[in-house]
Amino acid sequence: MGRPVLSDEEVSAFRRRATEAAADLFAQQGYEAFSMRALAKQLGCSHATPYRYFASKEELFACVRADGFRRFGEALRAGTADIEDPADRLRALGRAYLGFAQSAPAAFAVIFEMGQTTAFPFVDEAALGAWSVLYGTIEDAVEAKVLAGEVALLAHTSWAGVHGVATLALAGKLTMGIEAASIVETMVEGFLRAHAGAAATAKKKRARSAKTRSKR
Amino acid sequence: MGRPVLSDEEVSAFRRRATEAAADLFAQQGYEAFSMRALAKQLGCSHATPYRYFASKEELFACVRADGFRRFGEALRAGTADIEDPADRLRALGRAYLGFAQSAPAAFAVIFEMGQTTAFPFVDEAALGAWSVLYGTIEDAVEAKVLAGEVALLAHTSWAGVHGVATLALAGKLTMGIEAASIVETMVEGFLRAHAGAAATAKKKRARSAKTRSKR
DNA sequence: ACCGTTAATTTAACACCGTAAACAATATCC
DNA sequence: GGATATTGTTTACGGTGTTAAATTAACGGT
Repeated sequence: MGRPVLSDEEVSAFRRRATEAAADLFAQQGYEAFSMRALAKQLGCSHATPYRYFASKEELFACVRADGFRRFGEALRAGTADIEDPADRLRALGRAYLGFAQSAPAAFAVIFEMGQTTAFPFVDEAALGAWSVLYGTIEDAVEAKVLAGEVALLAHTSWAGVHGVATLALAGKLTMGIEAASIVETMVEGFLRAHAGAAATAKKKRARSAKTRSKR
Repeated sequence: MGRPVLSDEEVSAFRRRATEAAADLFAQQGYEAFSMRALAKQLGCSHATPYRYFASKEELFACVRADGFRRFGEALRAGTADIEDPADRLRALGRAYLGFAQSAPAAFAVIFEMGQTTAFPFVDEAALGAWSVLYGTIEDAVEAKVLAGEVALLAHTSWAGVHGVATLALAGKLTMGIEAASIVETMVEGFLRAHAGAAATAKKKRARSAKTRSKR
């Protein structure tokens, strides 16, 4: 009895539409300018309607972040698809990471906005999806002896490195005409060299001896 | 004739008092909760008074950031004072950088909040003061042949690296019980190894041959 | 001592915000 | 058709940043 309850599809459809519109508003007007009421206007509904679908602005925000993490993860996966050499995969991953931050700066900023504790598990879950790409790559590299060391530590280290470049670049803190891409390259190459495994050093030795041979 | 205009000292005194109070409020309540009116209450004046000394909340915010950068720079300088070995200085710098981020997370977050273009030159100027500490250290290291490479690129790379650790740690994104300090250590040591200069490799060789000697 | 003038501050007001509660509309079941 | 439950809108409240008007405070000249 009574008006029919919205189906799950209808609910999630609204939520999807709202999160996308919110993401757009974030991208255009920034975090400060964004408002629940502006979102309602964009959606063509009353300013109280979204509260039927989201508990608060914070929850909506969490959905936007989760969505961003999913897209981020996809971008990382897409950027490293069909690259089997672990070292090359890591290089591609660095480029994809920075590429996402630069081509979708608003999404990146929203995702990694610091200071606010999530309190929404599904955000962390979505973040894990992106994080696993890098972790898997490092894991493979260690297994293939391209890298040597503790996987978790190496993964965090490389992650933090490229993440730092992205955040500084987005914050406009890069000076002296240094390009973010150059930093990432320097960083990844340095990382590979510093933590090179047996396979990598062997490869290097082979290359060197070949060079020496050709010289003589 | 008429009431005397406030002296520069009086003006800057108010501004200083206001920025400090604002920083405190930021630290306690976070960016979202902070309000111009709360600041006025804290200062014991009407909520419109600050507008005689700051054009907008944004300008006040910029002052807080500039102040934070100055304190940040001081912390970096203090953390690396009287350390003459370039490699050790770099290690200490990494610790100081992370230490500041962890002991004053609000200040760090406010300082490096991304997304908002500064538009206030004095903020960038203050940032330069902090940045120059790291740049100088890298410069010295290259000059002492502890590191080899282009100074600007190396400086940006190491900066971005440790910065990434700090931001991820503050965002609570570190998983698997990995400590931020361990990442910084791994990162700095890797950096030193990857871009080691002639002096460093010579030192290493000496150490190795000494080891070999003692074994026999 | 009073006044005019000028600057500093407070008060009042505006437009906007997030959110909750009261309300109207609508579609189902008996 | 009437009762009812769920949707969306309207209304309302306390808060925000900011501006304009009103008020207060401090001086020089008379």
